[in-house]
Amino acid sequence: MSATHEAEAAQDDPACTAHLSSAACGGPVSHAISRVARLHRTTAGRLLRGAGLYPGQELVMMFLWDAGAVRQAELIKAVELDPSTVTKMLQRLEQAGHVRRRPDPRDGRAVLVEATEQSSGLLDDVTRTWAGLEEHTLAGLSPAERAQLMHLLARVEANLCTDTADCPAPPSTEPSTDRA
Amino acid sequence: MSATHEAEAAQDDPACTAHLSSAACGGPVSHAISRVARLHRTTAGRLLRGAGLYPGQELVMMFLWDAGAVRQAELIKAVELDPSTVTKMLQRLEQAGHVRRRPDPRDGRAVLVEATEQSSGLLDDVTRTWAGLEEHTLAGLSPAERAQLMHLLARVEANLCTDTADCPAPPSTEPSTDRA
DNA sequence: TTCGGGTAGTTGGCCGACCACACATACCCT
DNA sequence: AGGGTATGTGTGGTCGGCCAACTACCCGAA
Repeated sequence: MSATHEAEAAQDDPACTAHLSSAACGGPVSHAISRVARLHRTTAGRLLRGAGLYPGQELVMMFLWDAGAVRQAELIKAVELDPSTVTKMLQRLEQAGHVRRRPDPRDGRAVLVEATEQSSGLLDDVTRTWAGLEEHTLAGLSPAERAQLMHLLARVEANLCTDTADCPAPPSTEPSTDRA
Repeated sequence: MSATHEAEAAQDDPACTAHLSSAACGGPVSHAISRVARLHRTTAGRLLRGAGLYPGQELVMMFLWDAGAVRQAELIKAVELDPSTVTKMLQRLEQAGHVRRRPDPRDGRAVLVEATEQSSGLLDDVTRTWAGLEEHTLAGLSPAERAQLMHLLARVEANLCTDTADCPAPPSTEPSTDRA
């Protein structure tokens, strides 16, 4: 890393001039993460919309294209989503004809899921879209910077996976009747 | 291209090691971004829940605490959200007593929004929670690494703000576009 | 064999977020 | 004035995502 920290907080903001004043002062990285995440997701959604997919569904489809017929539990573990989220997403994907579901003959509880042949037509679109999204996201970054970003994100992810026991969780010292 | 299953070690998952097989190969940073974002948001939500706020609302409240009474349009521009999103969020925040709304006397269309006095009790909680979240997110990162991450995120954000005209948007040459 | 605990999925409810659309008001120009 | 455009908000609908609670099923021990 040649560029030493210039200690220049995100103030220039060329395109998206947003400065949440002093609010952003506490937790600038958290702010940046949420903003980048939203931009990234909406961008992906806009690109994927031409293919008939909603943001989030592409991850499921990618896994299914790659893994073939799998139990829903396996898919859930792979995408790390709530079971109910996956259930509803699969219901919509099934109705759209992108996915097929059938009971597992060897386990009365389980459900086997697989991508339909029709859906394989989307594989190319989705793959290209994701490649383009990745490139658009990382435009202007050198390979070293990309690796750096990847590495830092991995560390942050590891951090967020650990329990937040050490975090200051306000135990709602306010007994007043304020429920959202 | 069936499941190669070269590494079946997906059982342990010490921290968060999720590997979406070859699907993640195209766009590893995009994957990391979405995963980090989801983890970050759910963590924030869990921490904020004790304060009676849902994830996303804290940004609105922070801006209002800092800016006082503002027009809704100004708030919308600050948080960079869809107007309808802000409208509904404010309706819920108002019903929860965290926010007050009244028509702008100088503009029949506009609405002035401000945080209630009651809500100022949350200010400390939210501030501390965000500080803790930031620290938990960046735990183990040196100041230089934090600055690096901040800088890279800013560049990515700038990239995502530019139009995606140069992105391969599949115009769905397939007429089988059945929307879900 | 029975019974309890763990696993697999589903449903309902809620919220954030988007889009498309409709509505009211302000503004500007002829 | 009058009409067209721009702006500021609200509605309805759809999705992803979570939590809480529930059902159905498998399995291992008493």
